[in-house]
Amino acid sequence: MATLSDVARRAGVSPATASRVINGSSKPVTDELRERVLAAVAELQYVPNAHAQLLARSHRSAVGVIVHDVSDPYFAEITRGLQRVATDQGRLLMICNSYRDPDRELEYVELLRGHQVAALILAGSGYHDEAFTRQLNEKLAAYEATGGRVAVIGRHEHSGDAVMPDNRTGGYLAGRELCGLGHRAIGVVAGPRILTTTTDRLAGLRQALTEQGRELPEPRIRYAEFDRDGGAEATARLLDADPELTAIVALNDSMAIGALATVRARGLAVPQQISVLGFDDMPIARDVTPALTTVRLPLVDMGVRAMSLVLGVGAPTPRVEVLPAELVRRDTAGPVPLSTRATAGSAPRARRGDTTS
Amino acid sequence: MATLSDVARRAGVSPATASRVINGSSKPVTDELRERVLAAVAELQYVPNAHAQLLARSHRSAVGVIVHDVSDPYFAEITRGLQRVATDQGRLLMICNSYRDPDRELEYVELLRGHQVAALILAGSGYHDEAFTRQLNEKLAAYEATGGRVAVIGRHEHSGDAVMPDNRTGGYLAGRELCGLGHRAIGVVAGPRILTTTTDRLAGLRQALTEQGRELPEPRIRYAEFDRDGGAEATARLLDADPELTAIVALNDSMAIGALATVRARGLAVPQQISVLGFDDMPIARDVTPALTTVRLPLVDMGVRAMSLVLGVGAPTPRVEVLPAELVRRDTAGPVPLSTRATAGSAPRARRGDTTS
DNA sequence: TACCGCAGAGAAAGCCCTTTCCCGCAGGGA
DNA sequence: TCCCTGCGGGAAAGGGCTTTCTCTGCGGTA
Repeated sequence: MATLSDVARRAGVSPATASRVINGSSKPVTDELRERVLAAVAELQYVPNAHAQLLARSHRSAVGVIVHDVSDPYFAEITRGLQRVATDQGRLLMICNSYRDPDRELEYVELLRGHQVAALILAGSGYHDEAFTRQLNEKLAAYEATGGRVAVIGRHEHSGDAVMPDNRTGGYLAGRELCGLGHRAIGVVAGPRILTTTTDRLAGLRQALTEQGRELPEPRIRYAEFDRDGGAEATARLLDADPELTAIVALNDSMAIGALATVRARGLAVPQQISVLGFDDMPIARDVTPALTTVRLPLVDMGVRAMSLVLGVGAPTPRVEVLPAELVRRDTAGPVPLSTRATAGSAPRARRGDTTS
Repeated sequence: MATLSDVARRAGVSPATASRVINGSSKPVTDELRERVLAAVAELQYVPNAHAQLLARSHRSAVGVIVHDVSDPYFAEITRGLQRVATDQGRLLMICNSYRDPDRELEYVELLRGHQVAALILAGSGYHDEAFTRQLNEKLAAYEATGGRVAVIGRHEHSGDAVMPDNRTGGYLAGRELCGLGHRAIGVVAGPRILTTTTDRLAGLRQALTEQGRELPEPRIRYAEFDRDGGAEATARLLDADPELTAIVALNDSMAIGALATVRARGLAVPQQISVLGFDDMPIARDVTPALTTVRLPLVDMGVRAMSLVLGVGAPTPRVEVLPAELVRRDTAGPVPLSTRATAGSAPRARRGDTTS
């Protein structure tokens, strides 16, 4: 691997001059030397050693991002927003997947700190786990003490800058919609209960039902992985226990898609026999059939805000931006089936086939 | 930011000893000093400067990956495979999105080289662009000359290690399937024509049709972006020009989903009035309604192979592994509608509504 | 008792850059 | 003619770490 001094030697100049030419330093260099250096660079296929550069100019520029999984559309959208701002500012992003493993999350904070990132963004749900939360906060505080900036997306545990999707209101909107359509027997396909995202959304949902004099008993909530297969499986358990369910709320769209698959596999018509609601409004939501009724979160915007927060000048006080959730009515939520409206909670099997497509 | 010498000073030892303790060097250190160093590390919240470390031990370990877009399911799957092997081997991955921009691709090769990666993996389609291909090959060759390993996934341009999905056969399988179902008026929703993936798949498709005495005239191929919206738009153009089409082959699943959306928007029943085929078999393919008939590529496996190739010991000769494509029959491809079977190519509007759902 | 060997610790030489500081030289003003 | 200024270039000092080499002091053997 060619080094800067190789280039300098070949060009017959000092490493200092070579460096100046290569980095377009403000210090003037005569055209002749410049040419010679450039020629040497080309001949040797010289590429500066990034680590040496980063070490020499102790000038933090990259931004670290920790998400659960970039290939999950939820995070893909957020990341798109992050990228947009970062690219505008000429910042490099280092993106790490924690795969919802708290330990890995902690490790990545260290790793990114070690890589001298200028800022750190943690996106994704927080955990109901005191010990972990404390540890994370310590690490984050240590990082901030050295001048690093931190922002979180959708997590309560950090006391500094944050952008928070309004999960609770989102859950509330879903609940109110379903109540408005007359549903009483509502099942919930939930993500892991250790995630604050799950409990926040659930809380909003429960509030809406309670206000309408409905209940949400614990057996009507099934917890599973926050993905398609988790949704499919939880829905199956729900339906096995409670065949008279007229609506299912999935706590994210991936789970909703799994729910749809299970429901379809059991020959239930959506929304005629059973309604399904999603959450997040991922791009695919409009493309499934029937198109998914869901609660939209401004994912890209969340990314944009978080990155702006973290790169923003000034802003001495920690800021928390709450971004609103919004109900998107499409085709998977309909009025409660007539046959069950009067007798909700009884007549378990009577419904099947009542309405034909 | 605390440094190693801060730690050493605090522990009352030399930096050398501190380093040895922190990195678990093989050189023995007495327990007492070890404890003191560890305590100092904890108190100072010390994290080694990764750049300094990487610079000091000139020991390349990370692997660079260049894909079009990790959040595209195609690459997400491949990346999953890459990750699996990398994690097993304790390697860090640096993943870069080129967004199908050749210049950006070139830049990333340099960037990753500068970051001293031990190997480089390029995944995604190649380009029909002589100048670019030559430049890329030069850069890759220069990198390999310094001991770097390179593997490509699905690209022809590199002469070394490669894993190639059998795009051509995949296209062939799609064509044969459609011919078997009696289709003659077949439209193609293709990705950018500059991509070799597009042309390979197209070539296989064309071969199948030719063998069956069918034709694939150029106007029946519409090129667009390789994503959902590109597919929707190309399908619209196709249908506008050729309302009598009985089948559409989309050259990837994202486009197929867009095609499905357009077809549905025009009130055509799938597969009764029109068949739609996808390509890749992304996870979502089974969840759309009707479930997508498509050509499966072993995406995760492609990633696993490529990473193994590049990290593999020995293997002096460049190896090319071709991974087979496979037709997955689901619900979007059916026999050609009766009304058109005899009159294919004429009676433009007659078909609509022939079969009712 | 003298010497050898070795364990455990530190000194110092890099790793490859950037950047400050300094130097020589040429040109312009007094 | 002399001095000052300013420009273009190089020397050298880091930046934070790893690792080799060196040194000290101890135990064991002859």
